[in-house]
Amino acid sequence: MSHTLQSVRGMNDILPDEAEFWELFEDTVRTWLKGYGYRPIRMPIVEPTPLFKRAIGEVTDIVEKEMYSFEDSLNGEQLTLRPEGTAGCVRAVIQHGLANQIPRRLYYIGQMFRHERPQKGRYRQFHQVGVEAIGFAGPDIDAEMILMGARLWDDLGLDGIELQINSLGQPDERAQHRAALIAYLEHYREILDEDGKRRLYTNPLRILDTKNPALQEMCAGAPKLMDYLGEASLAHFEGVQRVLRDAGVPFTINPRLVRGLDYYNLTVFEWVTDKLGAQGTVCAGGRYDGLVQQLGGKATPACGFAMGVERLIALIRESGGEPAASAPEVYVVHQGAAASRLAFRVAEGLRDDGLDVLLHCGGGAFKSQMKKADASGAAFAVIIGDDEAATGEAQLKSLREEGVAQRKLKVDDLAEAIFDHLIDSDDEQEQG
RNA sequence: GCGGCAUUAGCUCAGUCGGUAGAGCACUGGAUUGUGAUUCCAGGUGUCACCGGUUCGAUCCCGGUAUGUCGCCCCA
Repeated sequence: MSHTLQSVRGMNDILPDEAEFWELFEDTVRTWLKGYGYRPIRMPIVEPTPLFKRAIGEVTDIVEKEMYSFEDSLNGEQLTLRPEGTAGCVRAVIQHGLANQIPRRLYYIGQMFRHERPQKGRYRQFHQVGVEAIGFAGPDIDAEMILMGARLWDDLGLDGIELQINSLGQPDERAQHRAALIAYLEHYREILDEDGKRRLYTNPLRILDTKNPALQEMCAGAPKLMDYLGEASLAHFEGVQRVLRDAGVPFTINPRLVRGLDYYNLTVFEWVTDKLGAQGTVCAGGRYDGLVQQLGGKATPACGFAMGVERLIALIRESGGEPAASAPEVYVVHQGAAASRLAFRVAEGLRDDGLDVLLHCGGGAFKSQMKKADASGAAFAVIIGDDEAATGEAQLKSLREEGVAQRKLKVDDLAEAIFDHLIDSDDEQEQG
């Protein structure tokens, strides 16, 4: 195998066995989204670089070191492969005035790009299902979005995905807390480890997440964001929790849950599993009331979340999920010039009747054609040689049933005979 | 971006204390005329990831690179 041409690091081919599994997953997801009134939207994969800088935040890891940014050599535009979907979605909503229209519950499924070091569950090209609700201010939509997650895990047959929620409050509340927290941490500057010193002014909340036992006591006494939330913020958070309790969805409040993107406020949440190693978050989101205005639209509250498709698929696999084998119903075997012409007619005719048909192409002995028919997983082989071609007939052979004799039928009678067999075997399965 | 471990056939993996390599599955052809999944026989199964160094000689030892993987950082 030549190694001069291979896929870019962290960007993977999804081969047919896997891709069929993805399609099943996407079918489930689309059905689920439709059940909540969400409508699809498809944005470009490339957006102007400033969009992401403004939406995500200049000092975030994503913008500082993970974006695939480049200059369009033809016109000098600064462009970026989207590292997440919300910014582009909000841009599209503003550009087309969707906030004033009915479809304000939107979803998309597609590739995202982040230049990180790849490992299991983290890739440079990965896929997200993004769900956005534009123009909703109350805690009801936040709660509904969380409930949606619980239902999807059920639809996918997953369990053990735990819900964590938190409230970031409003930007001014968060800023006050941040200032108090930094002031508090500065008193302990000497005992901070290297990580802590580095994060003191970039991401002080993360310091409280440290696994260093020497810092635990200091962390316990740090100012808590919840104490800085105003009445309205607390009421919003309580509103979300009330719906969750009414619906019987268990959750834990994680005061250290912060999102990596600057645009979040109030409710944030994550669905987490311990079965995927270091990449345990399969779904995360929150409220972003300021983003629409920040990107040039009129002030519009909004809320959304994204799921990592690779991670969820891995989790389904971990739970024993296997794709259903994809097989045609009929494989058409033929040999000889006249038989080949009839075979095309037969195959197209059976497809007219709604059957999935694999027509053998490429010639070869009957024997090898039969091997391929078997390997295809087809329930029936239709066999056409010169004898059959001469009389407008074909042999119908069951490949999956024992003791069923091969029959010679007029080609026009094939479909009916096949359907009879398929119905019979369905009945047997139901009775069994 | 940092550290640990790994890379042998299309796939899953053996192996050589340094003397240019194996198994199973899959694949191809054959076992009297035109019939699969069971059997039998024959056969590609490969720069032993790539580049360089040590050596008479490297798939094996050493260095670098690439890719994967685990953890850190961060995130879906």
